[in-house]
Amino acid sequence: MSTAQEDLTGRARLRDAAIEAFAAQGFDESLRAIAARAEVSAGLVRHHFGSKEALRAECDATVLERYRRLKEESLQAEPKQVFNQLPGSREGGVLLLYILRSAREGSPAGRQFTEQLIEEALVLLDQAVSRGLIVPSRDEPARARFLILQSLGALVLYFALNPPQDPEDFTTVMQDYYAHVALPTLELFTEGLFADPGYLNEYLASGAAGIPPAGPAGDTVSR
Amino acid sequence: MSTAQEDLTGRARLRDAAIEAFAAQGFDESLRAIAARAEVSAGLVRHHFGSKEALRAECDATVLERYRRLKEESLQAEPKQVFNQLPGSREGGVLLLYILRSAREGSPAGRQFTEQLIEEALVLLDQAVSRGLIVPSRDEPARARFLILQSLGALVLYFALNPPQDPEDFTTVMQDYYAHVALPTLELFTEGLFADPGYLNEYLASGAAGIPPAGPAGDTVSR
DNA sequence: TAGGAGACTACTCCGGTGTATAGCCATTGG
DNA sequence: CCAATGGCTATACACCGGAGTAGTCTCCTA
Repeated sequence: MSTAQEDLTGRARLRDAAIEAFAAQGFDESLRAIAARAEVSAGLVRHHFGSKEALRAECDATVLERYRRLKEESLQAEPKQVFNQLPGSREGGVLLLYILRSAREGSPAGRQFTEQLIEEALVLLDQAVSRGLIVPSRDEPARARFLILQSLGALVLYFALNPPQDPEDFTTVMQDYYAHVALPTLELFTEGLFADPGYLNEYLASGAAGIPPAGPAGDTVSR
Repeated sequence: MSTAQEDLTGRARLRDAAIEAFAAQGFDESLRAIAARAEVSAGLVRHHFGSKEALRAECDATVLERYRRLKEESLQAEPKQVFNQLPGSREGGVLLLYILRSAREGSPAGRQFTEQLIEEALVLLDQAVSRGLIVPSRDEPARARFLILQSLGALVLYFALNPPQDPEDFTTVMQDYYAHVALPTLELFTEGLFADPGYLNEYLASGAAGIPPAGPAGDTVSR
């Protein structure tokens, strides 16, 4: 990772400090606090970035790009596995926290990230279906969207309700999370929930299924 | 609802205005903005509540209590159905928004609300299992926790990513949400996802299932 | 009818925030 | 050697937030 060499230019140090501060403390962290974390003066933010908003934008882009890189490095790309090993390194943990916070705030970065996850999930699901590992759906894109919304949402909520007291040990929270959801997830995915297909058949018979929800199909989460 | 009579005492008007303001604009809404919404002076907040924090606490309690009342009024108490009809009235919509925001922030109110939902879900699931409607789980409390975390988390995330442009039409967003998730939910619940039980069996054989996650069992979401 | 309590407002105060300006200092290129 | 560019700091500014103070008005009561 890039923090290996410790003496970066002030601009890079500010950017990295901002990412860490945003991840640990939220996006309301003050410029002065960020500058202090980077051990530079507050005015330098303006000098290099012009405004806090611009700094935030650069952080967003950097995080997204680093996440992409980390994901490609670990070649097995199933989202859950990525998330699972993401917080293994310190950088990965910061990235994860930053991303979850972005999603939680509904920022453009969060939206973009979610969209990306959904696309990847759709590809993976299609592959798994064609290999016979996963049962087909009547609406594959809707299922991909749904599954990401559920799993990402659960993670976001879990982190909101159980914030790591020490902003460093996201790893612990992450492990707790998986320890909690592993069994129910596997049960639900292999055995379902309903004992009989009545509800689904009712819904299908009602005709609501034929109507694609609304809006131009394919965007992140409707709207 | 209590806003039926329009001339309430300043205290009550402030409380209700704060609830609406928090729901629509977030908990960072300023005291002055809240006072303006209630058409009173800002100082009155201090006079009646002492501090913004205390006002917030009273709003939390009021919302929780009103939600409870609304839920009991509509006797069919399955969580999803409650959520579905909650935004039917204006008050219900405000309440829902307030609650989702609380959960998203991880505030005590959000935590309490989530906990409450999990307990209710556990009861309902147990009933449904004993009536043969739902397949049993190897760990019912974990499943209840998991299902609420997933569904509530998805809703929170959906609202974060698709905020209603007009803070009033949560109804539209809500309908969009259900239109999107209805089919995938029913499919997943009746047909599952995995074509064969290999993953689950692997997990069970690994022995991880026997170890209840961690910490004193039964709290909201671990920890 | 006088007194007092409480609802309510206008105004002040203080701290924190993002933004802006002016200048220092080192490195560099002519 | 010297000027100029750019990284960087110190300081100031304008603004807005919650909190605090003093005083007015109104209504109830003794």
